[in-house]
Amino acid sequence: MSVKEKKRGRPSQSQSRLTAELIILSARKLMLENRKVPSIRQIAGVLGVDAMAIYHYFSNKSALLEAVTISLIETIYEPKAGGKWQDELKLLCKSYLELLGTHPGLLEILLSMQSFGPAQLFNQRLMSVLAPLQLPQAAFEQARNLLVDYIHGVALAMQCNPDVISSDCINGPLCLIFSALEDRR
Amino acid sequence: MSVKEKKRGRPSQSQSRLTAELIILSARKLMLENRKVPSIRQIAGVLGVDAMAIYHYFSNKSALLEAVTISLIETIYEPKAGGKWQDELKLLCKSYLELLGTHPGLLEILLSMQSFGPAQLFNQRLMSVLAPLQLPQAAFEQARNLLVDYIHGVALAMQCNPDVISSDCINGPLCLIFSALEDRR
DNA sequence: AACTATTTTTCTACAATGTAGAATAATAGT
DNA sequence: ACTATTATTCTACATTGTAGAAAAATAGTT
Repeated sequence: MSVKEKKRGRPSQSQSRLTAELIILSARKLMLENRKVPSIRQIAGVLGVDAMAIYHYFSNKSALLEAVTISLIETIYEPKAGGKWQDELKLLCKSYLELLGTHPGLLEILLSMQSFGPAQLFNQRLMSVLAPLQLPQAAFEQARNLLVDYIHGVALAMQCNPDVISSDCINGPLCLIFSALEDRR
Repeated sequence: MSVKEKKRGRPSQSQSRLTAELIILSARKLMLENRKVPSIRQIAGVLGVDAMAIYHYFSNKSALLEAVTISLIETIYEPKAGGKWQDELKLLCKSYLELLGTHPGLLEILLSMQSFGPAQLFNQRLMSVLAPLQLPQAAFEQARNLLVDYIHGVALAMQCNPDVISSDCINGPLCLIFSALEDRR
């Protein structure tokens, strides 16, 4: 049962090279499968390397998780220009919610990040969806804050109670927001 | 510098007795001061006992934190019967939000609890506030879900970015909800 | 070709955490 | 006086993030 200890030091180039992208992908996969933020050792495990190898590509765990977050947030729904704003908004929100709900821990990382990049992405897509409504700036911001924080709240509830809450639970409250939005138009 | 190692075994009754309530209070204090969920060893430290002594009163850390949560949640604002519903609602929400915002980790514990007791408490107070509106059941539930999850979202943002977000940030979105509520009356 | 510097990796080690299990001492019950 | 129960400390273990050093392959320089 020799577990084949790896040789120390830089491997010869024949071996499949470790990259930041590979690490991010493994972390994403583990996060989704295990429904929690993976440990560095777990990530290293599936990559077949020592845990400390990860630290050559990321200065610490937090940096790795931020990269994972950026990678994940780019997968949310990209609104189409043609559709009804209500439909597009619902699709966008559900996609965001499902991403957060299926990746427990992601939300906390996202909210703790200094870089506003990832948070901005949802904001931009929301703006493009709500553009046809031509809301005044203040009304848009109110609605955005309400929407974003509401979704975050639901996502947190989903990850604390997996299998109990479905992403459909936002339908009702979303309608409430819709009607409030139409009033302010 | 004798650090005065404690004698092993049950202490004689003269010593100030450890109780579940004392443990809960110490945990609350640490949670508030350090802005995070304390470790068992920290709690035991301020109580001057060994970490394992805690386990005589709580079967595990989770049970202790649930007790802390129940204790904390009872401190939220109790609505007065006389006031305007908008004012009372705002006070209730802010009180809840500030509790969650100043006790990072509390929200996750609350949402993970099987016992619905603590979550119900806010629900009840909300019902008493909104009673004068005589909303249909479905509309009340929509509004409650929106409100609760929105507050949770804001609370999470507050604990991830301490000192950046104030509890006043809910004013705008709250007004949005108010107007939606009045429409459904 | 020979040296040196750099890059990429593993190894060892440490502190912090939750908590199981055993030892121990005070008290309560008989 | 003996036994059982209760309240406590002690020791130990697995898991975590990660610092620091050693090692091996590669790249750069003369």
